[in-house]
Amino acid sequence: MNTLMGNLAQTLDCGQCFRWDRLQDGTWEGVAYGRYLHITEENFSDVLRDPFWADYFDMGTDYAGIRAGLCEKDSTLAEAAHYAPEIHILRQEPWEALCSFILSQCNNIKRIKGMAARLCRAYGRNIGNGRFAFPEAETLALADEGDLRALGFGFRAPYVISAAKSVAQGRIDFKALKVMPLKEARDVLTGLSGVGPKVADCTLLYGLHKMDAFPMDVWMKRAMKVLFPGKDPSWFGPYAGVAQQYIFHYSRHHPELFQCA
DNA sequence: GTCCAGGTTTTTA
DNA sequence: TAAAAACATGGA
Repeated sequence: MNTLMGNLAQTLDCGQCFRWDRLQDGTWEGVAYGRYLHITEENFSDVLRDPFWADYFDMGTDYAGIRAGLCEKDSTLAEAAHYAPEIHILRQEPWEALCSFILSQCNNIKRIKGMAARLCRAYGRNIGNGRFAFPEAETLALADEGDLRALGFGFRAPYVISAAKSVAQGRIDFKALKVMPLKEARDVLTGLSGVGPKVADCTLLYGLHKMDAFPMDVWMKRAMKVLFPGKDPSWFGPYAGVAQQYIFHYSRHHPELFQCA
């Protein structure tokens, strides 16, 4: 489907975000930075003329160039990139990315989206028409663990509150993390309870747009073993994060590749 | 009922 | 150090 909406779907449906939904008519709606957006084939080009959304959808980055560079490295990587070539890495809110991926552990994407929706409804600012912003860290720092467990968060509840407190109190400073080298920033984030290397790398890639971050979840571990034996994330270079997203999306849609893994 | 889901922490050997 | 087990919940 080589349409604007088809291209957009690759970005919104590749597992990097949890606050966007495809409606029955194929249009998309979601909330970011407290702004609601409904995207249709008709309004899409206008949306991208809005500097705010153009930045959110990362329209200023040369993905064609990045993709070409990655495709030259390896034919398997080229095949993965070809499966969803129009994927962009969204510029999500750092706290939303950190919090969402804390929720993602030992969980599936559908349920993560439901949990994020309940969190926003319970603690986020009402932006009208039954829609809610992602809650501020300052708000969740004051939340009750039992209340979060009542939302179905399970063992993740204390992790969310603990991380929220660290952000609210400035012990985690996203502006500082943004300009740190990857490894250093990862070490800071993994100091949080409930944040290991995978959640840290998701935060760095999706929330702080560090393109060299390479989140290693179960799918990526399988993919590395089967599709890229002997290689490690640094082999993919400064845009490893984009490669990761191609491979993750491709792998999830080709589970038969890993039946013997 | 059993298994698994974009992990991490705690316990055990 | 490294491998299990525990951590909660809901859907298949």
